[in-house]
Amino acid sequence: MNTNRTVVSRRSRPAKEPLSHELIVQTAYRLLKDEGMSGMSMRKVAKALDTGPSSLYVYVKNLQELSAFVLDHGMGELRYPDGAGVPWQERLFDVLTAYLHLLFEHPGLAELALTTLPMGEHSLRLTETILSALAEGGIRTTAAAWGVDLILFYVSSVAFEHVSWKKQGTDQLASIKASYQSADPARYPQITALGETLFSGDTSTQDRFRWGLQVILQGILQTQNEKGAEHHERQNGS
Amino acid sequence: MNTNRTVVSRRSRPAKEPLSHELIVQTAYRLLKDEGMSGMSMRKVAKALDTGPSSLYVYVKNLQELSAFVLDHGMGELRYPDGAGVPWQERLFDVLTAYLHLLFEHPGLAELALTTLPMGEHSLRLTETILSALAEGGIRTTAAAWGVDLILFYVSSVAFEHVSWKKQGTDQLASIKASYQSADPARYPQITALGETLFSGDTSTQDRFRWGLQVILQGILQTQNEKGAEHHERQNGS
DNA sequence: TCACATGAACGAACACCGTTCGTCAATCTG
DNA sequence: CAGATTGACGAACGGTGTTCGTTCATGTGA
Repeated sequence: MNTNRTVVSRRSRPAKEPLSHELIVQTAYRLLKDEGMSGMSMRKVAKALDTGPSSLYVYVKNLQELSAFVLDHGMGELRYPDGAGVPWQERLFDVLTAYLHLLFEHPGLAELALTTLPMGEHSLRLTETILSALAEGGIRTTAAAWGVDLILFYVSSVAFEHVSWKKQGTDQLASIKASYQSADPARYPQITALGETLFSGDTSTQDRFRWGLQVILQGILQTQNEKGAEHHERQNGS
Repeated sequence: MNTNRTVVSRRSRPAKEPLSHELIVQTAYRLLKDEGMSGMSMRKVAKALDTGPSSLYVYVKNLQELSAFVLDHGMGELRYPDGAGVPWQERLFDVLTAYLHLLFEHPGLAELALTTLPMGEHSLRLTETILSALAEGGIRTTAAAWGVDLILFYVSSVAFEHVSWKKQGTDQLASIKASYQSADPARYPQITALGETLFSGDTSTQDRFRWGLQVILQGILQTQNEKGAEHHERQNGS
């Protein structure tokens, strides 16, 4: 029963597709969506493809690289809003909101986005879209390059914080909250004064996201102008 | 040889301190510093303390909680610059630069900072320091609460990106670079136009860090004023 | 003084993980 | 038709976090 084991296996699953880069990435993405980040292990992907883990290493260098491809694959699900006739800031906000929602829908993707730089054309498209909006706003060269990085990191971090709070669900979070709220008012007056406000992030995610984006965009515009005027950025009082 | 095993063990290591929360955190932090994030596993910490992994669970709920304590412990090494007579923006920049350098020195800490919210008094102190600088700049309430979050996340992300690029050293990075630089100019004109500029982050870390901070601060000030105007309650003392 | 209760310490095990190695079999090449 | 190539894969290595049941030293009450 061992000599023709492979043949039997093939016979029992004749429709089994041959392994490929695409198939592996798709399967990994499905697992990531269904079971979160811990569902996307080499072994589980292999099992889902009815093979052993070592088979994957022909098409993918390691887990990190697979993650990069999966992240990009996920970005392929992003539906770009119609930006015709929309001012650049609004357009940027719309596409980033769509991206944020995508990360919200698939928490595993949010975790990935924070620690992995995607590999593939879909991430290129998102970058290009952001850059072109920035360019329309007069933001170019270094400011644009650093800006797109800052913006993408911002979206990822908001998404990650969101799903992270959901996941460890009032577990760790409660004790951290407690330690902030029972802080010695003498030593930590500012923290004490803020009180609940420090944790208002989860309740008003929408407002907060918009605020952060506004901050970054306004900041880039402002800082860019300063740089154009003079090179030393330290501003003395008078 | 089994009946008095413990006694013998105690005799051979008479100076062995009893386990405690503090001792565990200190040991974990030392391992994190010496061997990076993968050096701080429950098993390795236990081995360093000459015990088994299960012993740690008396003082620490799980690895995530230990990480939160270790991160805070590391923040205790932050040396706060003397801020007397220094304008608030400069003061903020100085303390955040010190924090960034701390994260640079201990790459494991940077990895932790991105995915873990610290538990302990040292993180309280840093938050308080930032909040008080912001307050001096007229940034309060919601803007301050969201701002401190944004700022800390920014520092962590810069540090993480820095150590992350160092670690996977031109491995994945090279192919990502290549895919950006060989992007179809017709479809991705902005990316093509930027060229090398997109990857200028690692060479000019200092400038970039300062730029990002400037962006965030200017952005908060600007955005706050807008909101203040809407709500008819301007309170900036200019 | 002595029995008991408490809880820290711990060994072993469970169910995983990423990755490597050697081998088999099918396909393509000459 | 022989040989080289290469996808596929089983097995194993050396880890991982966490749980469970037990031992044993210590402090407490009788």
